[in-house]
Amino acid sequence: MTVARTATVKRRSRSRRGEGETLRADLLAATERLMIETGSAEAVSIRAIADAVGVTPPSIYLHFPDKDSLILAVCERHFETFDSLIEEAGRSTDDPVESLRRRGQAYVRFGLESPEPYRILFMTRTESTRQYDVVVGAGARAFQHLVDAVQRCIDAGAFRRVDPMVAATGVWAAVHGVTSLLISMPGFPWPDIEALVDHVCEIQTHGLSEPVHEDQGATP
Amino acid sequence: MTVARTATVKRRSRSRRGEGETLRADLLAATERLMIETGSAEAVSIRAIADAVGVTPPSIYLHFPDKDSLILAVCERHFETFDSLIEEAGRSTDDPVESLRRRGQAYVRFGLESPEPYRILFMTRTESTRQYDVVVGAGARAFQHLVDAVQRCIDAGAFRRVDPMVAATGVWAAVHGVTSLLISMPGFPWPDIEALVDHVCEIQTHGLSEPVHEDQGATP
DNA sequence: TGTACATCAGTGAACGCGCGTTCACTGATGTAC
DNA sequence: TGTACATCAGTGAACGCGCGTTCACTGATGTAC
Repeated sequence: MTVARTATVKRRSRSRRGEGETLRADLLAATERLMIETGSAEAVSIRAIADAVGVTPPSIYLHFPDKDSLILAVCERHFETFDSLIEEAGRSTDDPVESLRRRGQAYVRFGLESPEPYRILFMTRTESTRQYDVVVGAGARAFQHLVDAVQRCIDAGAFRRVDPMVAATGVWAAVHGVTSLLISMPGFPWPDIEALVDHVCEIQTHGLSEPVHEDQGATP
Repeated sequence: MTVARTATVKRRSRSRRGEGETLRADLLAATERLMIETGSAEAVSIRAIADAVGVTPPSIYLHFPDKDSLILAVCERHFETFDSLIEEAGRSTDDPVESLRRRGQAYVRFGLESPEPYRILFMTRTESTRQYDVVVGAGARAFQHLVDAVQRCIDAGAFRRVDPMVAATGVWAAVHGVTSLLISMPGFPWPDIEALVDHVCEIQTHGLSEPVHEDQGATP
C-alpha cells in the first residue's frame, strides 16, 4: 500500500541559521503520522515524508543517515510513551492485583489507539541489529516493570508462588494476544471489546490466584 | 527484504498437452517455500517465483489473474492444514479439558513450525475483500471448532458458565499471544518455551474452572 | 498413412512506476576584519 | 559602518534498481480429414 502524494506541495520555509534541528522534529512527527495512516513502515516512503513536511527528499539525509534510522527514531519515541502510560496506570492504585489489571487495560488501550506504532513495536520481526537494540533495550525495561508488578502480587499473597518471569510472560502474551488480534482482524465478529479485555484480565488474575479462595469476588 | 535471484536458472521442461495444471501446483509450492524463506508475502516477487519454478514471469498469469490471487491461494491451503492439525490434536483424547489443552499446544506448534504462513494468516491486517473472505471464512470455521471445545468443557462441569464466545476468544488470544510474540521477537530472553506454553494453557483452564476445586491437580 | 490446422503452454521484450540514495549546486545568513 | 567570506540549510536532477503486468509471438502437440 502506498499513500497518495499530493500534487501541489506546500513548501516549508527554510529554517533560520542554527535552527536546522526543527526540521528533524517535523520529520519525526510527519513520519509518525504517515506510519499511523498507512499502517506500515514499509509503505511510508522518503518522498512521502518529504512531501508531508514540505521539503525535498535529500534534506532528510541532513538529519538521518538513512530511512531505517528515521523509522527507528519514531519507534523509540513510541516505546517511551508506551512504557510511561503503563507505569502511570499501574501506579493509580495501591492494590497489587488491581494495579496489574489496570496495566493490562492500559496496554490494550495503547495498542488500539496507536495500532501502527504497536504493530511496529510488537508485531514485526526484529531483524536488524539496530532495531533489535532499540526494541529489546526499551522492551526489556518495560518487561521488568511487569515482572515487578507480578512479584508484588505474589508477595501480597494474592498469587501462587509461580515463577514471576513465566507468569509475567503469560500476562504479556494474553494482553498482546487480544490487542494484536483486534488490530489484525478488524472485520472479525469480536464480542464487546471492553468485556473481552475484562475477561482476559480476570482469567489471568483468577488463574494465577491460589486454587482455593473465597474472598476474591469470583461468582460461583 | 528481497531474496537473491539465482543468475543461472534451470528451465522447467514444458508441460505436455493437457497437463498445464501441473505448473499451477509447482507455482503454489514455490510461492509457499519463498514465503517461508523471506518471511513476508510482499518480499516474494513474481519474478522470484518464476525463477524458482524455472519459468518466465508471464506464464504465472496463465494460472493466476494476479499476484494477490497466488498469495491468497497459498494462504487458503495453509488455513486448511492449520484447522485439521488442531482438530486432530483435539480429537486425541476424550477429556474435554485435556482436549482443549492439546488444541492450544498444537496451535502454538503450528505457528512456530510455519511462522510465515502463521504471520500471513493471523498477524497481517486483512484489508482486501478477497483476503477477508478467505481468512474470515476459513477462520470462522476454525473458531467455531474452538467455541465448541470450550462449550464441551462447560457442559462437563469443568468450566464456569461463562460466555463460550468470550472464553474461546480469550483462549485464542492467549495462544496467539505467545505464538506471535515468539515469532516476532526471537531475540527476547524467553523462558523455556515448553514450560511457557504449559503455563499459558494451565492459566486458561485454571482461570476458567470453578473457583473452588480440589481434584484438578493444581499444587497449592 | 499423410498432412493441414487449431490449440495449448508457454516465451521475450518492453511498459511505466516508485523507490532509496547521491551529487553538484545555491542562496540566505551570520561573522571577522 | 562596510564588505568579503565561511557556513548553514537546504534544492534539482539524476542514478540504478526491482517491481507487477501486458503484448505480440512461437513452437510443439494432438486431431480431423
